[in-house]
Amino acid sequence: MMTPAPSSSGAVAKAPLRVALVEDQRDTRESWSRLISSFPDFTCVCACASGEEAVRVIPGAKPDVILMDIFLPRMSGIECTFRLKVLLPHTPIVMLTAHDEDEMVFLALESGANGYLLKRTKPADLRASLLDVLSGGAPMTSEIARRVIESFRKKGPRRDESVSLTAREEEAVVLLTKGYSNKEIADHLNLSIETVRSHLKHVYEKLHVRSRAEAVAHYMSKRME
Amino acid sequence: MMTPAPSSSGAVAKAPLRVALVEDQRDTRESWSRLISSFPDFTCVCACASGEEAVRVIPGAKPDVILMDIFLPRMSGIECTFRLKVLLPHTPIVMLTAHDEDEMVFLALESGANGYLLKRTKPADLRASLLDVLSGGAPMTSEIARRVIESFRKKGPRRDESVSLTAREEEAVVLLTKGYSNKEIADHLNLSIETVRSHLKHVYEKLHVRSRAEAVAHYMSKRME
DNA sequence: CGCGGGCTCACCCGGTTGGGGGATTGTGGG
DNA sequence: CCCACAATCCCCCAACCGGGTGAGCCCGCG
Repeated sequence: MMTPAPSSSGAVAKAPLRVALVEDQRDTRESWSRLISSFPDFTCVCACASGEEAVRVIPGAKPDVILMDIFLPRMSGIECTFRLKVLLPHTPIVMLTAHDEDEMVFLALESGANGYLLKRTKPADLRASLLDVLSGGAPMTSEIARRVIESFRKKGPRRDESVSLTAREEEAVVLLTKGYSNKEIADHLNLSIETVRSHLKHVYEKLHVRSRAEAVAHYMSKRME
Repeated sequence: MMTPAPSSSGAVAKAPLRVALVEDQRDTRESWSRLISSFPDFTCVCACASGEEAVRVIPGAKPDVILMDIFLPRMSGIECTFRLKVLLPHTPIVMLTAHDEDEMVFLALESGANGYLLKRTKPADLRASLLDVLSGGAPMTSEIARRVIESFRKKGPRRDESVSLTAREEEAVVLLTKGYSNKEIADHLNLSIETVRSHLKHVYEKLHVRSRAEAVAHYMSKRME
């Protein structure tokens, strides 16, 4: 599992594998760069200090794989990943992060990252992960794999007690999802604000939420599967 | 990566880890059962020939982990996984499959499987995977990891050129779509409430909205088309 | 005919939110 | 070297929101 197949095509040993690095902190950048080049079959062809620089120079460097710090000033690693994926759709990008900060993981994966590692990854593991991603794998920590897998469980919650809203409640929610305030909803439905509030209170109860934003999120995510 | 941490809590060596097996073909079932019990610290406490039997006897066997063949007659491994997850929510289930084709992978993950391995997995890797899943990981083959990761890319094909949120702003919005309050967002991102408010004010400006509900609606509708 | 449920409205209250001001630090571009 | 701007934090204040409680009206169903 995740043990990268020992490079199925044996003819790769010729040229070293070209790695590009994006990391804003100089010390870290240089030490990673040195580490990568210290692997016998790897070379760090490019070490960028910002997302802007990365988008500018990495396409010309034609790396085989890109290591990307997730937290960059201005253009985030997420945004940078997305832009690089447009320019180099077939070049795998592995995200690096200090902590596996929750939401970032999924944003990164959605932006096209092929792997997700912690900065404290041991050199041998880093090398294995680079080989893994180059052979079409998706290196990630156990913890992140678990969370990724867990996100699927939530995605398939059929057998839910399909909540049935009444006509008025549904109308109110639909207007909620348009961002209307209680007063605006009241006007649109020719109701008193208090009536709208009453309907929404019932909606909150039925959907098990406590705010309009949560209700909107809940309702919209159910309307799309 | 996927290399299961060597059992962080050292005190586990006492009792052998209890494995339950669900596999309809007798030869395969018996050989897997023998294989598992041959590991020094594992014992196969239960080998079921069908999903029905599994649902009936596995809860009583109280295994630490369940190995589930995905293709079973009548009740599929998917259905069986779902039912067992109801009865034993905290017992990890690892799916086994001959080929990693089709949608079965995703159905299995949605039904609550914690890992997904090929039957041709080498004994040492199987053992490592069992330890991985027991320590909270999610063992899977490189190929499956790649497909799982890829499924995320398709999920997020947004990008409205016109509006570009900064990294922090984007994080804040993502948490908004989970229905979090300013205070909860602040806690999750380790920021002051005032900072969150500041970020959100900028988001509102950029998205031309005036409330969190409207921002959620705007943001979510952009990422579904 | 009574009873529940949907729809309509009202009031109170404490907490949250949005919009308006700032201030400070650090960064990169010009 | 200066400016712009992201990011962090602070204060004020009016408005809004959510939760609780209650109360009429009308309809269908037993």
